[in-house]
Amino acid sequence: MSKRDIKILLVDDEPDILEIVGYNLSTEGYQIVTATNGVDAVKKAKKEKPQLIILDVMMPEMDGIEACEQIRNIPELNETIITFLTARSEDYSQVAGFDAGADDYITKPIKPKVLVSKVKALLRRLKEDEVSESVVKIGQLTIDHEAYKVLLKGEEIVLPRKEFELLSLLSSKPGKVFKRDEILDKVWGNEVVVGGRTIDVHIRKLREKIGDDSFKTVKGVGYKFVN
Amino acid sequence: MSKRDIKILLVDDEPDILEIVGYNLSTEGYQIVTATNGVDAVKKAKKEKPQLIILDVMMPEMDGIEACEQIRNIPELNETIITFLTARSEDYSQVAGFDAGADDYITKPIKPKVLVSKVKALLRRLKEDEVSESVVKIGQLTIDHEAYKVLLKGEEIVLPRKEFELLSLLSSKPGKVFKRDEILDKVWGNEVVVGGRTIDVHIRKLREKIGDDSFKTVKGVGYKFVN
DNA sequence: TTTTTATGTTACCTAAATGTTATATTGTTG
DNA sequence: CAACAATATAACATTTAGGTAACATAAAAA
Repeated sequence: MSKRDIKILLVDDEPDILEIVGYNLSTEGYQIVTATNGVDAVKKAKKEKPQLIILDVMMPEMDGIEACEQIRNIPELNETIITFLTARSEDYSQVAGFDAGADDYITKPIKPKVLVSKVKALLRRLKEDEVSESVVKIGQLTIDHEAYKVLLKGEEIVLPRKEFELLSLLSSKPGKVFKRDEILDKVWGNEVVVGGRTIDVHIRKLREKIGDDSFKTVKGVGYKFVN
Repeated sequence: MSKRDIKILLVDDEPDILEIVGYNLSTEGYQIVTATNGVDAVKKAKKEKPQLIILDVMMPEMDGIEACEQIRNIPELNETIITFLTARSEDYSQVAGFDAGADDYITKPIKPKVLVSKVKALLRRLKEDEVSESVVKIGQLTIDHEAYKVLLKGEEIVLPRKEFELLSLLSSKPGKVFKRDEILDKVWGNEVVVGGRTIDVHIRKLREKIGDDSFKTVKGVGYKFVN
């Protein structure tokens, strides 16, 4: 899962906070959804299914704690990480927060850099659960996602990042044809616009290193990895 | 060890519980074995050698506590994690349970999300034990994570704290690429914000002292410790 | 077949990532 | 509170991944 597939729900009654936090996180490439009160938060959480919810404790309508409890009772959201926003003084809320099912808390005043790195750390946890299988073998190829390393017939091949990611994508479903759009989306990301020959060039490099026959072109569609 | 290789023995006399818990854990990718009483539990534990046993306290034939004690007396199973299932009221069983050799307990009513994350946490502990030898030898290097000491070709090298921690982190999983974010998080802590060249400088110092080839840069990703 | 379109190939350029050194800042210890 | 070590930063150098242009070729359509 890439950053741009990650949705973060931001809940605070102060528009300023929403703005500044939202801005910082969206420049990092995350999708941001906002809500200004607990009721709205629960509704948006249900609808948007964010991977992470940043929840202010003090809010009108329904406070963060209660919102958290309600969200925790939505089965589809049991993978969602919830973190509280709390003024440093009101530390009781930390305790209450954890009871309500929160995973972490962030204290105000918010320092953008701290916030961003905390968010990254939390989401990394999510990712680690996901990628349980880090070494994949396909025929004579061994792809070690943890070591960013590829073995071909036992010999190590070093691949630059994009090449590795491309190989990783294609080999994740051997035989499946990945459309050019799909490749661009998953390897380069939606926001990035690259020229029309970029994929080809990378495919070529992989063919050079791994072998021509492993990568099949499906004209008008895309590429597939074959065994 | 991948999730699929992990076997969990589920023991409860109520089929409903077995069903719901079993379902939730098997969708997570674990192998599930069940038993409906203590006698059967001990038998199955011996045969299947599960990594984790979830054991109801109240059961016919032989209660959970006794089953736990018997299982704890099986030498091959001393690595096995045992956790109790207990109604919130009967908290005496927690104490008795720990006496009997349990590692944790889960209270009824069971919330699938809580259960799953608890199970993950318990198994993570197992995994960490697997990896975290406190003295790691890699080639001519010996790193004693507990004594804070490094030997290179038998000679002791003194490393300042950050350098040691960085080395310690990288060498905890030789071959694994640690992302810059991850390094910052684990060595500096995600509250601290340091400049963009800090990691590099520390890596450089380690390279000076330990040898260039031990630390490999994976551009765009991070660093790894290799042999 | 001719034409069109998609892909292959090569060499080259540049921005981003990392390396390096010197210097500033912080912390510790006697 | 010196004096020293540890750590961070700043400024500059170096490297290389990765993108692009320009042209070649092959497959599909007409």
